[in-house]
Amino acid sequence: MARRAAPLTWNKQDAILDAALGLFVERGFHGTAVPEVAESAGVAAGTIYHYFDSKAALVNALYRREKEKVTRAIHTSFPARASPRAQFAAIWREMATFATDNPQGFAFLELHHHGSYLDQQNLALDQSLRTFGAGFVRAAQTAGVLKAMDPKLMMELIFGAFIGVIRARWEQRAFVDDDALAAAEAACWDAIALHP
Amino acid sequence: MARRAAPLTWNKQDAILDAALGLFVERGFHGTAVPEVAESAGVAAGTIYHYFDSKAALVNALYRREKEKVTRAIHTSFPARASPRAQFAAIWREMATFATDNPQGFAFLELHHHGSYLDQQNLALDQSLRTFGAGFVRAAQTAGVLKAMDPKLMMELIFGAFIGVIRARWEQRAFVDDDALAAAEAACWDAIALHP
Amino acid sequence: MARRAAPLTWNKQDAILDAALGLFVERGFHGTAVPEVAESAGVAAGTIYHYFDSKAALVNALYRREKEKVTRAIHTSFPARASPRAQFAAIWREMATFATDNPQGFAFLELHHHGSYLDQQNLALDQSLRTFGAGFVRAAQTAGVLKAMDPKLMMELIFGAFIGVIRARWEQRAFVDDDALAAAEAACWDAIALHP
Amino acid sequence: MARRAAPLTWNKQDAILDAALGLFVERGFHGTAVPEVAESAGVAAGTIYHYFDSKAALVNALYRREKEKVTRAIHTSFPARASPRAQFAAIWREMATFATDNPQGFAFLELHHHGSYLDQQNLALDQSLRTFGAGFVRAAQTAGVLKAMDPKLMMELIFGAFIGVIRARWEQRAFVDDDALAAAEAACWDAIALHP
DNA sequence: CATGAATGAGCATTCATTCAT
DNA sequence: CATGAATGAATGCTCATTCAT
Repeated sequence: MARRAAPLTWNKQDAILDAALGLFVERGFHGTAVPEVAESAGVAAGTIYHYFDSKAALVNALYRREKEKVTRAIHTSFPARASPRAQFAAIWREMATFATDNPQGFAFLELHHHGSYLDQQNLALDQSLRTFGAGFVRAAQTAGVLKAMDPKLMMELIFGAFIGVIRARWEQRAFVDDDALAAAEAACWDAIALHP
Repeated sequence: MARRAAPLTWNKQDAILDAALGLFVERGFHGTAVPEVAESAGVAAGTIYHYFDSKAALVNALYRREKEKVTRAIHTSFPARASPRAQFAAIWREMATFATDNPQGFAFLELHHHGSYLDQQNLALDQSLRTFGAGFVRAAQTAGVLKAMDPKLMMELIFGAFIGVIRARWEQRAFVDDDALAAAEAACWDAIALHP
Repeated sequence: MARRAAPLTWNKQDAILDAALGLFVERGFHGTAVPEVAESAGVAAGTIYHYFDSKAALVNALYRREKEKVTRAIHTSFPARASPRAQFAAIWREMATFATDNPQGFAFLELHHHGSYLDQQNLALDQSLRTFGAGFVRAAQTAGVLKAMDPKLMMELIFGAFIGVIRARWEQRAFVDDDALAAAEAACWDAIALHP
Repeated sequence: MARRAAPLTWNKQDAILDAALGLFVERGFHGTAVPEVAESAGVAAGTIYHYFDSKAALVNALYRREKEKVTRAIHTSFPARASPRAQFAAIWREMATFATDNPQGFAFLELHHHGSYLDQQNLALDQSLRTFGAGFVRAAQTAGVLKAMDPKLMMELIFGAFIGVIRARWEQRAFVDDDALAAAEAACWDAIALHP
């Protein structure tokens, strides 16, 4: 009759992913041993292999989980009919919220090189977000509010600037509060906006 | 009796560093085995330990060598008496030259996370370049040509944008020639300049 | 309320043994994982441990089941009052029938080394069949129809020859039909018979 | 000037192969752990991987070494111009010598199933010896001294009988001295010879 | 009875490092 | 200086077995 209370809301798969997130951010994929992940997650080493086929499958599942969070946030809140300026602000805001609420997730996604072990699905996921960003740029250029520049490159430039800001905060090289983020956002808009 | 002619200008230490650079960029520090570096450098595994105390010492020596190249280039060519705009252009130009002439060096320095194994000297080296960048910003702000913003943050934002551009080129997500780099530079200036 | 009809004549224990037989023959005892047996038998891994105390107990139960089949067949059909030649033919026929009708069982019993994990009961079972064979040889020698030779050795020689023939068929190195088996039987009789 | 004495005649690769032979015979391939081989050989576990790419490569090297010993002995001493009877005796004698001088090698080669991990070269090696045996049978049949029977099958029958005899000795189920071996040889010849 | 998630010791293999030559 | 065989701790992963349901 009595059910165990603990596992009700607690999920072993998520516990493993959470533990992996912390360790991968701190030491990198190759620098983290599977038994370390297990210990940090409070499960046995073998248990990890009930949920993930391999260490590579684990890192891919983690990447997918985190990338989908940002992707969903950005797509969900994107104001399709608003002005480019407002759209830009919305994208920035969602990314900033993600990076603030989930600093480890952001660090994992953007501060590490995953080149060699990401699977096709994740590469496509990553690509789709970049395509979305470039699409926004292209539309805004067509609307005449952004400079002429390869949309992909413009997107990478702005995204790089955003990462730089968040990284400075993450590595405590700068104090970055909401005002600072707002100032950075304004600066980035100035970088790409057509000035009258 | 006859001495070998080859090692005249050729240096085993550099051969090891060059080999390590290629492998670390491709697979990361933890993903690269010392014997792999040895084989790629054309020396025996034990030889690496004549030149470097450990794998960590090797990666630090490499980081130092590459970071000093950029640092020296920027400091050497910095026009102390020119206008902030010209100084900005000079910094950008030196970084772009480095990234173009030595793409692996740039990728190694900026596209990887070295957090856990860099020594104090390298952390200081990294810091000094950032301090220089922030110093430029502060001076330019004092001169009234840049927006008000935490100089460190402004520097990180611009440097992040630069990395984003170079990374897009490195990962072949955008075609980035000299014109594109110039456009990116102009955009970055617009990001930080005070608009009248 | 309603009971399941399926298990009527179908027995989970036998399903496990059948699955184990196929896998042990194919990959050997140590090369086969218990969960593989479970999956192949269509039961859960834990279920195997309701029927068998351990993997070793499983392989012993299987060995016993198969060995008892041959033993029973040979004993049952042995014509105690017939001539040695007829008795020899009967033994050969029963073994051939077993090997033909149950090739996996024969391969399991005779083509694999079970040295390290067979229990006393199975060792005794194995021994008793050899003793029976040696007994037949001894009686036939007493009757003056077989050569003088250590009965145990003569039995092993003939049994080895039989295994060689069956193995050649199993591993498809020779085409062995009923005629070939009959020729082999005749040759084996010639090997041991006293020639006038 | 002074050389080390130990390694002069002592070879680590052979020490590993010798240790592996003993363990594989006793426990089988899958039942033997690589660290066990290392300990038995008196080397570190990693050392095994300097000499062999994998456990499978080790067992294949061992199989090759042992199989080549028998093959060479049989081919070398085969009296091409002698009578079939003398040739048969020669083959039997070489196999018996091998099995007596190197009982573990024989047990390894013939008493275990190597099906799943032998490489092409070893399969070919095995095949070539069987082909040689079948060739002898065919020639002797042509000479009119052997019964009509599929040569391959006849060879397998005799080889099986030989294995049975040696196995009985190995597992101490019979006392097999030179006289017993000679009697077994005679019996086997009777099995296949055409009786006038 | 039956399940299958969970365990953790054990396995094959790798790799940073040493050292006799 | 340079070598590369040798080491053995550590890694990613497997698997016999248990146990709560």
